[in-house]
Amino acid sequence: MIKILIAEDQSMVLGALSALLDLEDDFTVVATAENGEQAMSLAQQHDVDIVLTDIEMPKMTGIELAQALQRINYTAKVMILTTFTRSGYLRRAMDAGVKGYLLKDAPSDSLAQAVRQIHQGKVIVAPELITQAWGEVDPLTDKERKVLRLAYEGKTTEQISKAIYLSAGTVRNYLSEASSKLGAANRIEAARIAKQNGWL
Amino acid sequence: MIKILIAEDQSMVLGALSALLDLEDDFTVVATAENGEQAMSLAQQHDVDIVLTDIEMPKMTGIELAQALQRINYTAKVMILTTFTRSGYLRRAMDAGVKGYLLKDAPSDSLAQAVRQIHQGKVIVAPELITQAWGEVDPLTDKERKVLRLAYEGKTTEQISKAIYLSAGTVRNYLSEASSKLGAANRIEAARIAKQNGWL
DNA sequence: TAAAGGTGATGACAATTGTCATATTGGGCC
DNA sequence: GGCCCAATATGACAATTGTCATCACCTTTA
Repeated sequence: MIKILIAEDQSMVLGALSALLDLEDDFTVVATAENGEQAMSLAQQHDVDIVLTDIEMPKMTGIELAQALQRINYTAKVMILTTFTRSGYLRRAMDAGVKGYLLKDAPSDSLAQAVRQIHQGKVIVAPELITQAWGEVDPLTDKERKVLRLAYEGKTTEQISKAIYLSAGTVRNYLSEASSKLGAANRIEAARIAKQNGWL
Repeated sequence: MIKILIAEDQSMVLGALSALLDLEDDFTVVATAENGEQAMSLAQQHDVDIVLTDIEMPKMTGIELAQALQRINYTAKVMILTTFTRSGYLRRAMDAGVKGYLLKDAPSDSLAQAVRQIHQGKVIVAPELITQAWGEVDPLTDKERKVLRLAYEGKTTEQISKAIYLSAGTVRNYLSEASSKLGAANRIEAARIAKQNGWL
Protein backbone atom coordinates (compact mmCIF):
# COMPACT_ATOMS: atom_id res chain seq x y z
CA MET A 1 0.00 0.00 0.00
CA ILE A 2 1.46 3.31 -1.06
CA LYS A 3 0.80 5.98 1.55
CA ILE A 4 0.22 9.44 0.12
CA LEU A 5 0.08 12.93 1.57
CA ILE A 6 -1.49 15.62 -0.61
CA ALA A 7 -0.86 19.35 -0.26
CA GLU A 8 -2.94 21.69 -2.41
CA ASP A 9 -4.44 25.01 -1.48
CA GLN A 10 -7.65 24.79 -3.47
CA SER A 11 -9.90 22.66 -1.32
CA MET A 12 -12.03 21.56 -4.19
CA VAL A 13 -9.06 20.35 -6.18
CA LEU A 14 -7.57 18.77 -3.09
CA GLY A 15 -10.73 16.80 -2.46
CA ALA A 16 -11.05 15.82 -6.08
CA LEU A 17 -7.45 14.61 -6.30
CA SER A 18 -7.95 12.67 -3.14
CA ALA A 19 -11.01 10.97 -4.62
CA LEU A 20 -9.09 10.23 -7.79
CA LEU A 21 -6.19 8.56 -6.00
CA ASP A 22 -8.43 6.69 -3.61
CA LEU A 23 -9.91 4.89 -6.59
CA GLU A 24 -6.66 2.93 -6.89
CA ASP A 25 -6.54 -0.20 -4.79
CA ASP A 26 -2.89 0.09 -3.94
CA PHE A 27 -3.02 3.72 -2.78
CA THR A 28 -4.18 5.26 0.43
CA VAL A 29 -4.36 8.98 1.06
CA VAL A 30 -3.27 9.26 4.67
CA ALA A 31 -3.47 13.03 5.05
CA THR A 32 -4.21 16.24 3.19
CA ALA A 33 -2.98 19.79 3.76
CA GLU A 34 -3.94 23.20 2.42
CA ASN A 35 -0.49 24.73 2.66
CA GLY A 36 3.13 23.76 2.94
CA GLU A 37 3.49 24.33 6.66
CA GLN A 38 0.61 22.06 7.45
CA ALA A 39 1.99 19.46 5.07
CA MET A 40 5.35 19.65 6.82
CA SER A 41 3.88 18.94 10.21
CA LEU A 42 1.55 16.22 8.93
CA ALA A 43 4.44 14.52 7.18
CA GLN A 44 6.23 14.27 10.48
CA GLN A 45 3.20 12.81 12.22
CA HIS A 46 2.47 10.19 9.62
CA ASP A 47 4.54 7.59 7.89
CA VAL A 48 4.30 8.58 4.25
CA ASP A 49 5.69 7.22 0.99
CA ILE A 50 4.78 10.01 -1.42
CA VAL A 51 4.23 13.71 -0.83
CA LEU A 52 2.18 15.15 -3.68
CA THR A 53 2.21 18.93 -3.63
CA ASP A 54 1.34 22.01 -5.64
CA ILE A 55 3.90 24.81 -5.89
CA GLU A 56 2.17 28.07 -5.15
CA MET A 57 0.56 27.81 -1.76
CA PRO A 58 0.18 30.18 1.18
CA LYS A 59 2.76 30.13 3.99
CA MET A 60 5.17 27.72 2.33
CA THR A 61 5.52 26.83 -1.33
CA GLY A 62 5.81 23.27 -2.53
CA ILE A 63 9.45 23.83 -3.35
CA GLU A 64 10.18 25.17 0.11
CA LEU A 65 8.40 22.13 1.49
CA ALA A 66 10.61 19.85 -0.55
CA GLN A 67 13.70 21.69 0.68
CA ALA A 68 12.58 21.44 4.27
CA LEU A 69 11.90 17.72 3.95
CA GLN A 70 15.26 17.21 2.31
CA ARG A 71 16.96 19.05 5.14
CA ILE A 72 15.59 16.67 7.77
CA ASN A 73 16.37 13.64 5.59
CA TYR A 74 12.75 12.68 5.34
CA THR A 75 12.51 9.52 3.26
CA ALA A 76 9.24 10.13 1.41
CA LYS A 77 9.52 11.02 -2.24
CA VAL A 78 8.24 14.45 -3.15
CA MET A 79 6.21 14.93 -6.29
CA ILE A 80 5.13 18.29 -7.65
CA LEU A 81 1.79 18.64 -9.40
CA THR A 82 1.28 22.13 -10.72
CA THR A 83 0.23 24.30 -13.64
CA PHE A 84 3.55 26.07 -13.86
CA THR A 85 5.70 25.32 -16.85
CA ARG A 86 8.38 27.83 -15.92
CA SER A 87 11.76 26.25 -16.26
CA GLY A 88 12.94 28.17 -13.22
CA TYR A 89 10.56 26.25 -11.00
CA LEU A 90 11.59 22.91 -12.39
CA ARG A 91 15.22 23.67 -11.83
CA ARG A 92 14.67 24.74 -8.26
CA ALA A 93 12.49 21.68 -7.67
CA MET A 94 15.17 19.32 -8.91
CA ASP A 95 17.71 21.06 -6.69
CA ALA A 96 15.39 20.38 -3.78
CA GLY A 97 15.50 16.67 -4.50
CA VAL A 98 12.03 16.43 -5.99
CA LYS A 99 11.44 13.06 -7.70
CA GLY A 100 8.52 14.00 -9.92
CA TYR A 101 7.25 17.10 -11.69
CA LEU A 102 3.85 16.68 -13.36
CA LEU A 103 1.58 19.24 -14.95
CA LYS A 104 -2.09 19.61 -14.18
CA ASP A 105 -2.54 19.60 -17.92
CA ALA A 106 -1.55 15.96 -18.08
CA PRO A 107 -4.34 13.39 -18.37
CA SER A 108 -5.67 12.36 -15.00
CA ASP A 109 -4.99 8.69 -15.48
CA SER A 110 -1.29 9.36 -15.85
CA LEU A 111 -1.09 10.46 -12.23
CA ALA A 112 -1.49 7.03 -10.66
CA GLN A 113 1.08 5.62 -13.00
CA ALA A 114 3.55 8.36 -12.20
CA VAL A 115 3.05 7.83 -8.48
CA ARG A 116 3.85 4.13 -8.84
CA GLN A 117 6.95 4.77 -10.91
CA ILE A 118 8.26 7.33 -8.50
CA HIS A 119 7.56 4.99 -5.64
CA GLN A 120 9.75 2.46 -7.41
CA GLY A 121 12.60 4.93 -7.45
CA LYS A 122 12.25 6.46 -10.90
CA VAL A 123 12.33 10.18 -11.56
CA ILE A 124 9.48 11.57 -13.66
CA VAL A 125 9.39 14.96 -15.35
CA ALA A 126 6.61 16.24 -17.58
CA PRO A 127 7.84 15.75 -21.16
CA GLU A 128 6.91 19.32 -22.11
CA LEU A 129 9.48 20.57 -19.67
CA ILE A 130 12.41 18.31 -20.34
CA THR A 131 13.69 20.14 -23.39
CA GLN A 132 13.44 23.65 -22.08
CA ALA A 133 14.65 22.72 -18.63
CA TRP A 134 18.31 23.28 -19.18
CA GLY A 135 17.77 26.17 -21.52
CA GLU A 136 18.22 29.68 -20.31
CA VAL A 137 19.39 30.36 -16.83
CA ASP A 138 17.95 33.13 -14.76
CA PRO A 139 20.15 36.11 -15.64
CA LEU A 140 18.84 38.39 -12.93
CA THR A 141 20.64 39.37 -9.78
CA ASP A 142 18.72 39.45 -6.52
CA LYS A 143 18.48 43.21 -6.57
CA GLU A 144 17.24 43.27 -10.12
CA ARG A 145 14.63 40.70 -9.26
CA LYS A 146 13.45 42.62 -6.24
CA VAL A 147 13.26 45.90 -8.13
CA LEU A 148 11.48 44.29 -11.03
CA ARG A 149 8.92 42.72 -8.76
CA LEU A 150 8.01 46.10 -7.33
CA ALA A 151 7.91 47.71 -10.75
CA TYR A 152 5.57 44.97 -11.82
CA GLU A 153 3.13 46.11 -9.17
CA GLY A 154 3.01 49.57 -10.66
CA LYS A 155 5.35 51.21 -8.15
CA THR A 156 7.28 54.20 -9.44
CA THR A 157 11.05 54.45 -9.34
CA GLU A 158 10.71 56.74 -6.37
CA GLN A 159 8.54 54.34 -4.40
CA ILE A 160 10.81 51.43 -5.17
CA SER A 161 13.87 53.32 -4.04
CA LYS A 162 12.21 54.09 -0.73
CA ALA A 163 11.02 50.53 -0.29
CA ILE A 164 14.43 48.99 -0.64
CA TYR A 165 16.65 51.82 0.56
CA LEU A 166 18.53 52.55 -2.61
CA SER A 167 18.82 55.79 -4.51
CA ALA A 168 16.34 56.39 -7.30
CA GLY A 169 19.18 56.46 -9.77
CA THR A 170 20.39 53.05 -8.76
CA VAL A 171 16.92 51.65 -9.07
CA ARG A 172 16.74 52.97 -12.59
CA ASN A 173 20.07 51.43 -13.35
CA TYR A 174 18.90 48.05 -12.16
CA LEU A 175 15.70 48.28 -14.14
CA SER A 176 17.59 49.33 -17.22
CA GLU A 177 20.06 46.52 -16.75
CA ALA A 178 17.26 43.99 -16.27
CA SER A 179 15.48 45.17 -19.40
CA SER A 180 18.61 44.88 -21.40
CA LYS A 181 19.40 41.39 -20.09
CA LEU A 182 15.89 40.25 -20.95
CA GLY A 183 15.72 42.03 -24.28
CA ALA A 184 12.75 44.08 -23.15
CA ALA A 185 11.90 47.62 -24.19
CA ASN A 186 10.72 48.75 -20.78
CA ARG A 187 10.20 47.64 -17.20
CA ILE A 188 6.75 46.23 -17.81
CA GLU A 189 7.86 43.95 -20.59
CA ALA A 190 10.90 42.96 -18.61
CA ALA A 191 8.75 41.97 -15.66
CA ARG A 192 6.47 39.94 -17.89
CA ILE A 193 9.36 38.06 -19.42
CA ALA A 194 10.87 37.33 -16.04
CA LYS A 195 7.52 36.23 -14.71
CA GLN A 196 6.97 33.91 -17.64
CA ASN A 197 10.24 32.16 -16.98
CA GLY A 198 9.65 31.79 -13.28
CA TRP A 199 12.44 34.20 -12.48
CA LEU A 200 10.34 36.70 -10.71
CA MET B 1 -30.03 10.46 -11.92
CA ILE B 2 -28.51 13.89 -12.45
CA LYS B 3 -26.61 14.05 -15.72
CA ILE B 4 -23.53 16.25 -15.62
CA LEU B 5 -21.20 17.72 -18.23
CA ILE B 6 -17.86 19.02 -16.98
CA ALA B 7 -15.71 21.57 -18.80
CA GLU B 8 -12.27 22.31 -17.37
CA ASP B 9 -9.03 22.88 -19.22
CA GLN B 10 -6.67 21.24 -16.79
CA SER B 11 -6.99 17.55 -17.59
CA MET B 12 -5.83 16.46 -14.20
CA VAL B 13 -8.39 18.59 -12.42
CA LEU B 14 -11.05 17.54 -14.89
CA GLY B 15 -10.39 13.88 -14.22
CA ALA B 16 -10.25 14.43 -10.49
CA LEU B 17 -13.54 16.33 -10.43
CA SER B 18 -15.09 13.63 -12.50
CA ALA B 19 -13.92 11.00 -10.02
CA LEU B 20 -15.26 13.10 -7.16
CA LEU B 21 -18.72 13.47 -8.65
CA ASP B 22 -18.92 9.88 -9.75
CA LEU B 23 -18.67 8.86 -6.12
CA GLU B 24 -22.23 10.10 -5.66
CA ASP B 25 -24.89 7.52 -6.39
CA ASP B 26 -27.33 9.98 -7.89
CA PHE B 27 -24.86 11.62 -10.28
CA THR B 28 -23.50 10.52 -13.61
CA VAL B 29 -20.86 12.40 -15.54
CA VAL B 30 -22.01 11.97 -19.14
CA ALA B 31 -19.27 13.95 -20.84
CA THR B 32 -16.18 16.06 -20.23
CA ALA B 33 -14.61 18.83 -22.28
CA GLU B 34 -11.32 20.69 -22.18
CA ASN B 35 -12.63 23.96 -23.55
CA GLY B 36 -15.86 25.83 -24.04
CA GLU B 37 -16.31 25.05 -27.69
CA GLN B 38 -16.06 21.34 -27.10
CA ALA B 39 -18.47 21.65 -24.18
CA MET B 40 -20.92 23.49 -26.41
CA SER B 41 -20.97 20.74 -28.98
CA LEU B 42 -21.10 17.95 -26.42
CA ALA B 43 -24.00 19.64 -24.66
CA GLN B 44 -25.95 19.52 -27.90
CA GLN B 45 -25.19 15.85 -28.42
CA HIS B 46 -26.12 14.74 -24.93
CA ASP B 47 -29.09 15.29 -22.73
CA VAL B 48 -27.62 17.07 -19.74
CA ASP B 49 -28.99 18.46 -16.48
CA ILE B 50 -26.00 20.38 -15.20
CA VAL B 51 -23.09 22.00 -17.02
CA LEU B 52 -20.20 22.49 -14.62
CA THR B 53 -17.54 24.75 -16.09
CA ASP B 54 -14.45 26.73 -15.26
CA ILE B 55 -14.19 30.33 -16.51
CA GLU B 56 -10.81 30.78 -18.12
CA MET B 57 -10.44 28.20 -20.85
CA PRO B 58 -8.99 28.26 -24.35
CA LYS B 59 -11.25 28.99 -27.31
CA MET B 60 -14.35 29.88 -25.31
CA THR B 61 -14.63 30.97 -21.69
CA GLY B 62 -17.14 29.48 -19.31
CA ILE B 63 -19.10 32.71 -19.39
CA GLU B 64 -19.25 32.73 -23.16
CA LEU B 65 -20.39 29.12 -22.98
CA ALA B 66 -23.19 30.09 -20.63
CA GLN B 67 -24.22 32.91 -22.96
CA ALA B 68 -24.21 30.62 -25.96
CA LEU B 69 -26.33 28.03 -24.16
CA GLN B 70 -28.73 30.73 -23.03
CA ARG B 71 -29.05 31.97 -26.60
CA ILE B 72 -30.24 28.59 -27.86
CA ASN B 73 -32.55 28.13 -24.87
CA TYR B 74 -30.70 25.10 -23.67
CA THR B 75 -32.43 23.83 -20.56
CA ALA B 76 -29.45 22.56 -18.56
CA LYS B 77 -28.42 24.66 -15.61
CA VAL B 78 -24.95 26.15 -15.85
CA MET B 79 -22.70 26.18 -12.84
CA ILE B 80 -19.35 27.95 -12.66
CA LEU B 81 -16.51 26.45 -10.64
CA THR B 82 -13.48 28.69 -10.66
CA THR B 83 -10.75 30.35 -8.63
CA PHE B 84 -11.73 33.84 -9.64
CA THR B 85 -13.24 36.04 -7.01
CA ARG B 86 -13.47 39.08 -9.27
CA SER B 87 -16.85 40.67 -8.93
CA GLY B 88 -16.83 41.48 -12.62
CA TYR B 89 -16.91 37.83 -13.51
CA LEU B 90 -19.74 37.06 -11.14
CA ARG B 91 -21.81 39.86 -12.56
CA ARG B 92 -21.28 38.77 -16.13
CA ALA B 93 -22.01 35.17 -15.15
CA MET B 94 -25.31 36.13 -13.58
CA ASP B 95 -26.21 38.13 -16.66
CA ALA B 96 -25.56 35.00 -18.68
CA GLY B 97 -28.15 33.12 -16.66
CA VAL B 98 -25.70 31.08 -14.63
CA LYS B 99 -27.37 29.29 -11.72
CA GLY B 100 -24.35 28.62 -9.56
CA TYR B 101 -20.99 30.24 -8.89
CA LEU B 102 -18.67 28.21 -6.66
CA LEU B 103 -15.04 28.74 -5.78
CA LYS B 104 -12.38 26.08 -6.01
CA ASP B 105 -11.44 27.16 -2.51
CA ALA B 106 -14.68 25.73 -1.18
CA PRO B 107 -14.54 22.33 0.53
CA SER B 108 -14.91 19.52 -1.96
CA ASP B 109 -17.89 17.97 -0.25
CA SER B 110 -19.90 21.14 -0.79
CA LEU B 111 -19.86 20.57 -4.52
CA ALA B 112 -22.26 17.65 -4.62
CA GLN B 113 -24.64 19.49 -2.36
CA ALA B 114 -24.54 22.55 -4.55
CA VAL B 115 -25.19 20.51 -7.65
CA ARG B 116 -28.28 19.01 -6.06
CA GLN B 117 -29.62 22.34 -4.94
CA ILE B 118 -29.12 23.91 -8.32
CA HIS B 119 -30.76 20.94 -9.93
CA GLN B 120 -33.77 21.63 -7.72
CA GLY B 121 -33.96 25.14 -9.09
CA LYS B 122 -32.07 27.11 -6.46
CA VAL B 123 -29.38 29.65 -7.26
CA ILE B 124 -26.11 29.24 -5.38
CA VAL B 125 -23.37 31.87 -5.10
CA ALA B 126 -20.17 31.50 -3.08
CA PRO B 127 -20.77 33.42 0.15
CA GLU B 128 -17.44 35.26 -0.16
CA LEU B 129 -18.72 36.93 -3.29
CA ILE B 130 -22.23 37.91 -2.32
CA THR B 131 -21.29 41.06 -0.48
CA GLN B 132 -18.83 42.50 -2.92
CA ALA B 133 -20.89 41.52 -5.94
CA TRP B 134 -22.89 44.67 -6.29
CA GLY B 135 -20.05 46.92 -5.28
CA GLU B 136 -18.20 48.93 -7.84
CA VAL B 137 -19.16 48.80 -11.44
CA ASP B 138 -16.62 48.60 -14.19
CA PRO B 139 -15.88 52.24 -15.04
CA LEU B 140 -13.86 51.53 -18.15
CA THR B 141 -14.98 52.06 -21.70
CA ASP B 142 -14.21 49.43 -24.30
CA LYS B 143 -11.39 51.45 -25.76
CA GLU B 144 -9.85 52.09 -22.38
CA ARG B 145 -10.00 48.41 -21.60
CA LYS B 146 -8.38 47.45 -24.87
CA VAL B 147 -5.62 49.99 -24.50
CA LEU B 148 -4.99 49.01 -20.92
CA ARG B 149 -4.74 45.37 -21.83
CA LEU B 150 -2.00 46.11 -24.32
CA ALA B 151 -0.19 48.40 -21.93
CA TYR B 152 -0.31 45.59 -19.40
CA GLU B 153 1.69 43.46 -21.78
CA GLY B 154 4.47 45.98 -21.87
CA LYS B 155 3.56 47.56 -25.19
CA THR B 156 4.57 51.18 -25.63
CA THR B 157 2.14 53.93 -26.52
CA GLU B 158 3.44 53.80 -30.05
CA GLN B 159 2.89 50.05 -30.43
CA ILE B 160 -0.57 50.27 -28.96
CA SER B 161 -1.57 53.05 -31.31
CA LYS B 162 -0.50 50.96 -34.27
CA ALA B 163 -2.24 47.88 -32.98
CA ILE B 164 -5.62 49.53 -32.67
CA TYR B 165 -5.38 52.24 -35.33
CA LEU B 166 -5.58 55.29 -33.13
CA SER B 167 -3.14 58.16 -32.82
CA ALA B 168 -0.53 57.90 -30.13
CA GLY B 169 -1.97 60.96 -28.47
CA THR B 170 -5.38 59.40 -28.20
CA VAL B 171 -3.92 56.29 -26.69
CA ARG B 172 -2.22 58.38 -24.06
CA ASN B 173 -5.46 60.16 -23.38
CA TYR B 174 -7.25 56.88 -22.84
CA LEU B 175 -4.52 55.60 -20.56
CA SER B 176 -4.54 58.80 -18.61
CA GLU B 177 -8.30 58.70 -18.32
CA ALA B 178 -8.23 55.07 -17.19
CA SER B 179 -5.61 55.80 -14.56
CA SER B 180 -7.63 58.67 -13.24
CA LYS B 181 -10.82 56.63 -13.10
CA LEU B 182 -9.07 53.88 -11.22
CA GLY B 183 -7.09 56.17 -8.96
CA ALA B 184 -3.80 54.82 -10.26
CA ALA B 185 -0.55 56.71 -10.63
CA ASN B 186 0.43 55.12 -13.91
CA ARG B 187 -0.64 52.64 -16.55
CA ILE B 188 0.87 49.64 -14.79
CA GLU B 189 -0.99 50.26 -11.57
CA ALA B 190 -4.16 50.99 -13.50
CA ALA B 191 -3.90 47.69 -15.33
CA ARG B 192 -3.34 45.83 -12.08
CA ILE B 193 -6.38 47.39 -10.46
CA ALA B 194 -8.53 46.61 -13.46
CA LYS B 195 -7.23 43.07 -13.57
CA GLN B 196 -7.96 42.54 -9.91
CA ASN B 197 -11.54 43.54 -10.39
CA GLY B 198 -12.05 41.38 -13.41
CA TRP B 199 -12.46 44.41 -15.65
CA LEU B 200 -9.56 43.65 -17.87
C1' DT C 1 49.89 45.72 -1.82
C1' DA C 2 47.92 46.17 -6.17
C1' DA C 3 44.65 44.69 -9.35
C1' DA C 4 40.06 43.20 -10.12
C1' DG C 5 35.32 42.94 -9.23
C1' DG C 6 30.96 43.93 -7.05
C1' DT C 7 27.64 47.34 -5.36
C1' DG C 8 25.71 51.67 -5.19
C1' DA C 9 25.60 56.64 -6.63
C1' DT C 10 25.61 60.74 -9.85
C1' DG C 11 24.84 63.55 -13.74
C1' DA C 12 23.38 64.35 -18.22
C1' DC C 13 20.44 63.69 -22.06
C1' DA C 14 16.89 61.66 -24.92
C1' DA C 15 12.66 59.21 -25.10
C1' DT C 16 8.43 58.12 -23.16
C1' DT C 17 4.62 59.01 -20.31
C1' DG C 18 1.00 61.72 -17.79
C1' DT C 19 -2.01 65.71 -17.87
C1' DC C 20 -4.87 69.09 -19.70
C1' DA C 21 -6.89 72.36 -22.64
C1' DT C 22 -8.52 72.75 -26.99
C1' DA C 23 -9.70 71.27 -31.78
C1' DT C 24 -12.05 68.40 -35.44
C1' DT C 25 -15.20 65.17 -37.18
C1' DG C 26 -19.26 62.74 -37.99
C1' DG C 27 -23.37 60.93 -36.59
C1' DG C 28 -28.30 61.34 -34.25
C1' DC C 29 -32.18 64.12 -33.62
C1' DC C 30 -35.48 68.25 -33.09
C1' DG D 1 -30.26 73.05 -41.37
C1' DG D 2 -28.62 73.59 -36.68
C1' DC D 3 -27.50 71.58 -32.20
C1' DC D 4 -25.56 68.20 -29.22
C1' DC D 5 -22.70 64.50 -28.26
C1' DA D 6 -19.20 61.01 -28.52
C1' DA D 7 -14.94 59.64 -30.46
C1' DT D 8 -10.58 61.01 -31.92
C1' DA D 9 -6.67 64.30 -32.51
C1' DT D 10 -3.31 67.91 -31.45
C1' DG D 11 -0.15 70.64 -28.99
C1' DA D 12 2.25 71.99 -25.05
C1' DC D 13 4.44 71.13 -20.73
C1' DA D 14 6.03 68.65 -16.71
C1' DA D 15 7.27 64.34 -14.75
C1' DT D 16 9.05 59.93 -15.22
C1' DT D 17 11.76 56.59 -17.43
C1' DG D 18 15.66 54.56 -20.15
C1' DT D 19 20.56 54.80 -21.21
C1' DC D 20 25.21 55.53 -20.49
C1' DA D 21 29.56 57.10 -18.84
C1' DT D 22 31.86 57.79 -14.74
C1' DC D 23 32.94 57.76 -9.84
C1' DA D 24 33.43 56.10 -4.98
C1' DC D 25 33.84 52.35 -1.76
C1' DC D 26 34.42 47.90 -0.24
C1' DT D 27 35.89 42.97 -0.68
C1' DT D 28 38.33 39.44 -2.64
C1' DT D 29 42.23 37.53 -4.45
C1' DA D 30 46.62 37.05 -6.88
